[in-house]
Amino acid sequence: MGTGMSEHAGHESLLGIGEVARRAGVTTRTLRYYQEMGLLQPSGATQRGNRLYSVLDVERLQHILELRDVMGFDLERIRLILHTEDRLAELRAEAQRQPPVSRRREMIREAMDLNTRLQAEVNEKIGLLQGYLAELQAKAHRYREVADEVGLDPSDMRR
Amino acid sequence: MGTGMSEHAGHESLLGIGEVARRAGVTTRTLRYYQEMGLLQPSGATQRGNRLYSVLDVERLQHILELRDVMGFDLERIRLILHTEDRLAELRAEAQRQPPVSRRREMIREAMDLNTRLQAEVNEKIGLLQGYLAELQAKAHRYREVADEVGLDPSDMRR
DNA sequence: TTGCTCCTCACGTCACGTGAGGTGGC
DNA sequence: TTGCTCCTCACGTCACGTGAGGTGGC
Repeated sequence: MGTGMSEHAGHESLLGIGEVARRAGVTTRTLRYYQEMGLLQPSGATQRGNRLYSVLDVERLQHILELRDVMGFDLERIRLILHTEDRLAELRAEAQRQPPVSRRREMIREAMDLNTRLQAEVNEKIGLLQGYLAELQAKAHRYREVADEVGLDPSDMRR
Repeated sequence: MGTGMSEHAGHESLLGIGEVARRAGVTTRTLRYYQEMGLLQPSGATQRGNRLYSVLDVERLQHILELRDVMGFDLERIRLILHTEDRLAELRAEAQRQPPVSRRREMIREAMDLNTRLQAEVNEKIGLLQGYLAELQAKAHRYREVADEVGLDPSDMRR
C-alpha cells in the first residue's frame, strides 16, 4: 500500500492506520488493540482488508486518548463512557421516528448524570494538581534561599 | 504478628506493612514491589524479618503515590525524581562538614531545574483538565436544552 | 527487485493482583 | 487449636511494545 493509499480511494478521504496513528501520536498496535477491545471500529476497509478510518473515527480516537491521558481512566471505564455517549447519539439519529418520551428521558438523564460525575472528578483532579503545584512553589522558594547563601548566580534562577 | 505489633515495639512507633498499606490505600504487594524496585526501603525489621516503616517512610510513600496518581508518572520517572531529592537531602545532612561550594551549586541547580520542569508539566496538565472541563460544561448546556424540549423535571437538573 | 505500508500471530514488559503454602504470637 | 498478620514464590492481567514472517502496489 502506497503512502497516499486512501487520499483518493473513496472521495470521502479515509485514512490508513499508519497515518491515523502518526497524527494521534500512538502506534498502530494501539489502534488494533482498541478495535479488539471494542472501543474504536474503523468505518472502512480496502479489498485486501486494510483498515480505513474516517474523520469521525479520528475524533473518537482523540476522545479516547483524552480520557486515557488527561483523566487517567482505564479502557473499561472509557468503554462505559463511550457507550453512554453512543446511546445518546443513537437517540438523536432516531429523533425523526419520534421515540417514546420515557426512552428519551432515560437516556438524557443517564448522560447528564455521567456528565455531572465527570465534572466532579475533573474538579477533584485540578484541585490535587493545584495542591502539588503549591508544594513545588514552596520548595522552589526554599531552594532560592539556599542558593542565595551559597552565592549562585542570580541569572541561573527561574522564577 | 498481632495487630498492635509495632505500637510499642521500639519507642519510635514503627508500623507494620499491613497498617501502612491500609492507611495509604494500597496493597502490601505494592509496598513489596516498591521495595524491590528501589523506591521505598522500610527503615526497620523485626527479628523474624517483618518489614517496619517509620513516619518518614510513610511520607515518602505518600509522595510516590502523589506522583503516580496525580501526575501519572511511571515508576522509573518517579525513581529519578526521588533520586534528585535524596541527593539534596544528603547535601543538607552533610552541611556540617562544609562540602565544597561547587558540589553544593551543582545539586541545588539540579533540584531547581527539576522543580522548574515539574511546575511546567503540572501547569500543562491543569490546562488540559480545564479544557476538558469546558467541553463537559458545553455538553451539559446542550443536554439541558434537549431536556427542556422533552420536558424533564427541572428538579432533576444539576448545575 | 527494492522499499514502503499493511496484515496476523505471538512472546515480552510494566505494575501490580491473586492465590499457594508456610511461620509465629494472642 | 483457631484466627490474624506476616513471609516468599509464582502465575495471571491489563495495555500495550516488539519482532517474526508474509502480502501487495509504486
